[in-house]
Amino acid sequence: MTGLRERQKADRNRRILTTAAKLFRRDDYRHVRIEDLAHQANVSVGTVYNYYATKGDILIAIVAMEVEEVLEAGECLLASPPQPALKALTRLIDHYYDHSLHYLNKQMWRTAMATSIDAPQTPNGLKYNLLDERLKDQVQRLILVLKERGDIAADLEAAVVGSLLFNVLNMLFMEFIKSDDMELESLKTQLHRQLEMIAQWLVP
Amino acid sequence: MTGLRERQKADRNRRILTTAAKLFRRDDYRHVRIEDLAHQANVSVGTVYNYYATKGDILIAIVAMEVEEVLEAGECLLASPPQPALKALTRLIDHYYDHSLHYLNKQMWRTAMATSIDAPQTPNGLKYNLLDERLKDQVQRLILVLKERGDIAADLEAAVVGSLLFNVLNMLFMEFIKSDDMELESLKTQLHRQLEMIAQWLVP
DNA sequence: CTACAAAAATGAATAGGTTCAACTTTTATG
DNA sequence: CATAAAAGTTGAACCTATTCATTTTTGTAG
Repeated sequence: MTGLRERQKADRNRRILTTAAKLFRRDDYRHVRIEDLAHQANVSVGTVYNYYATKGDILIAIVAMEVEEVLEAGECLLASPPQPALKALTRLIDHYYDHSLHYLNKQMWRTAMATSIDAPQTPNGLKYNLLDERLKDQVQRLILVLKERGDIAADLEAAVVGSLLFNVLNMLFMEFIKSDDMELESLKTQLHRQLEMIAQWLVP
Repeated sequence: MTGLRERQKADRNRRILTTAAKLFRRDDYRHVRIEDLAHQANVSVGTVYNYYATKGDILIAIVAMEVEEVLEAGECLLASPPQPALKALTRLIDHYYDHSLHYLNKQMWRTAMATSIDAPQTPNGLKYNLLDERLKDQVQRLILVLKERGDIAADLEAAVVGSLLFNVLNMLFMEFIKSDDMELESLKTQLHRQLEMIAQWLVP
């Protein structure tokens, strides 16, 4: 099933994506023109649009790769989370945050978030929202593991607690991304404040 | 200080805003052209841009009016919140939600949120984010009142609890706005689930 | 190898948000 | 009332994302 056509297609897609990742990070996303991107990726403008529905859709595809990585690292932590509960939660979410600016910058995150809100039906918009779901699911599953191990109260619904936690971490991250000045450290301080309070409620 | 110039300016601004509100709500925001808006408001395209930095900025100005109204209603509730704490919180936030689709539709909210994330520096982008702050502040002050009245535990920091609550209500609202299918009732059900859990933690 | 159909690439044309140099109106001044 | 500066308006031109009719490439059957 590796015909010439399929190989070329995969290669073109790869070229578009890596070129976009490079340009979006180096220059301001808004100033990268599809024409330049196409040229540097050795394809035509029309071809870019054969692979991605909109400019924002390209960006979201890049963000999606980043989130996939973070999810994978999260699974490792889930396999044997540290004690106590507060430490486990802090470890997981801190890692989400620390990793967030590895390949992307704040401007890219801003536009990606904006696009996923404004055009949630575009192919990669859907994909992004699915990833969000998977992040929430991961938090919920961590809560479940902690509960089964007795690190948090048995009478709590893991799904509700997890979804609350996810809302908190997501909103904090959005504030961080929105503000040019806010540092990663400040974001984590905010998180820890809220986590400490929540942890007090959670422990048996 | 009510020179002709100032009166004309105020009138032009009003015409732009009311025309935009009408068109954005009637047609899909994305399909409203500045040219048509300008024409219907009896000004030129250039004038629209003398009053608003971008198309999104016009929309945000409209959303801002809506939020102002909700804030005002919130103040009334703050003056004498019902008992118990769960009821007071539910009342406040339910009202936020109920009012949200009064003048706006989901598409308008989507684009407004997207714009406020992507262009937080535009004049009305700043304004919008300030309004968000004021909403958060209102929730925090309600917590404070409830705490002083003994409806919630005295050892809780109102600012942290309030900011957590605000994060939750904001994220739920975003999910609601993003999804075309989700009904207002479903949003409120979700909220109540989370509020009930939080209230259990809060009561002394 | 040739012919044909399907798939994909192409780039010129389109569309609509945004800018800005030229023009009008308002206000302040003598 | 005349005049000039200040403030504001105007719309044609610009820029760039997106579309789509046309051309090219690839896979397949005879």
